Amino acid sequence: MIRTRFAPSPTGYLHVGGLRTALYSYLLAKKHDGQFVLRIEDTDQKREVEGATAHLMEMLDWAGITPDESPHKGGPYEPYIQSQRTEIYQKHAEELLEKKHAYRCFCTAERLTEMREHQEKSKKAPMYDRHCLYLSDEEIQKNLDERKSFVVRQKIPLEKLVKFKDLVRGNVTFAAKTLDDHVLLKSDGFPTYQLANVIDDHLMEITHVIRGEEWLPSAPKHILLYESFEWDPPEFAHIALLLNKDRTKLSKRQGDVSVEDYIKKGYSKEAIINFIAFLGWHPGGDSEEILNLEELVELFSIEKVHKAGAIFDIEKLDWFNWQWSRRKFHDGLHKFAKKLDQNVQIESPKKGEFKFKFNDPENAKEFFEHRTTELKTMCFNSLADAYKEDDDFLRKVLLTVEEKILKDHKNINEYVSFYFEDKEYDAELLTHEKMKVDFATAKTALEKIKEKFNDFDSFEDEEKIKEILLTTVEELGFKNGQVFWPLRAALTGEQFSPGVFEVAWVLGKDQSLERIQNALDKLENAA
RNA sequence: GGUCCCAUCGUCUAGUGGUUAGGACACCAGGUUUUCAUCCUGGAAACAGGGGUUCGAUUCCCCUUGGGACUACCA
Repeated sequence: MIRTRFAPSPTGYLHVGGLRTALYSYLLAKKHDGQFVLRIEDTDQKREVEGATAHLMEMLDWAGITPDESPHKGGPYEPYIQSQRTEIYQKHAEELLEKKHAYRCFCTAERLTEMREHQEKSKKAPMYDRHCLYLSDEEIQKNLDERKSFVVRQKIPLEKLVKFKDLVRGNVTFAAKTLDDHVLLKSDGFPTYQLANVIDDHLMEITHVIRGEEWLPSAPKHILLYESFEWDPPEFAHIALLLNKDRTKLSKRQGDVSVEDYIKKGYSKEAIINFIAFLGWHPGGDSEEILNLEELVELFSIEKVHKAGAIFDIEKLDWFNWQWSRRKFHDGLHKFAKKLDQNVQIESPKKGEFKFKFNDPENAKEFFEHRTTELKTMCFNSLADAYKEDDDFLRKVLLTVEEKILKDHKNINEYVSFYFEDKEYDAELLTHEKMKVDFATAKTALEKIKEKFNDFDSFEDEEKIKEILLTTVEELGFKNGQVFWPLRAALTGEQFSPGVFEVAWVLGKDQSLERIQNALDKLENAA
């Protein structure tokens, strides 16, 4: 049975690198029908942030990697919060003391810093000089009687060579003599990570420890501790760090690092999980790259995790996000359409574009409502208040910018504003050199369209609008662009916009004619 | 400084003792679409360097270089 754990300290936010570590741990456990445990490492009371633990669990829930055992949920190895386990650590520290694998150190902070400065000056590795290891029993007792504060330090067996096999790094060897006699139990009675993590992983029967590479240098100390307790160590997998663009450890200074930041920016959990999973892992071969959590569980293997660190490239995240938003939206539409009508016709003229054709106009109407409601909820927060009013009009508007909403709803306002206000523009906009539209052709085309539109009453049917405009092209003997360009420009007043037919469909007869007239006036003045 | 880890296009990566070193993102060009976007097609772009081992190394070994992490009574 595989048991993995995620053991963050409650610093107030969940780092994306932490989420990745949690994800890999979750994936490994679930791949083998094992358990994934959340344990809170809050042994440093100075760094404790209120509400952080709840936030951590909320984030994991959000991502869908819910632990099987946690402070919130409980479990057979309670408690899952280290600050509530202090007696356990103290008891074990006592055991280490008895077995002479650890010793009390009464050194003051001043002596320690002085020692370190001295070592650094003489270019030696800063390490504890074992001053207190050589204290006699009498001296120790005297210090104890005087109630001098002390810490418990690990006594490293200097002569040893610590070897272990890391699941992603292979064989790793450390000479014990390069290891510091690290503090195990602090003078406030709390354990350090070094002690607590070993005891808890053993007691909680964790089989696989997946953690960041930053722990690799202290891994041999942990191995030694397992030996001191005469416990079997778990399997270790030290995964590479997530990096900034400059290849340093992903940090706050160079962008957002907390999962919450990305949620706020509108990234979906599917996108984040998908993106993060592929940062330092790949199923191999020509695998599909858009994968959901279940598929990741299926494909995951710890051996395929990379040794090298990966840069957290936001542009790729954007791409994953857009792929997922499109996929989720279309999946939803398909389901809804099928529910309305088993025999709905679905056309996909090109990748990522779908037309749903219903026999019953009532169904079509309901589908339109549904589709636009989805779009509305997606971009409603980015939409300026002034644009939210007219409901049916708004729905049509949103439908014409569906792709934009799926891809980047943040900037939807600038793309949609022309529907709600008459844009200021120069007459030149109505012309187009490449399409051979000059003032004269623009004028001819617009006048003809105006004439046609005056007698045209099927603005609710986009197809009919297209028809009538194509006829116009034909009658004029123009090229498509010579009619469509000036019309589009006249209707939108913008360089870039949705297509003419849909814009005319949204604007309707009166608005369209008004804007065409406007354009004609502009041409008059320009001439 | 010491210890340890790492090294394929700009980025994420596939891959093998013999390959035209593959894909994706980004980029560029062409095409479709009335415009932008989308979409389609194409392009540029990598095995850090030097030694070995070998008939043959991007692949295995060593060194160099470069990068990173750790070096607290933080985790």
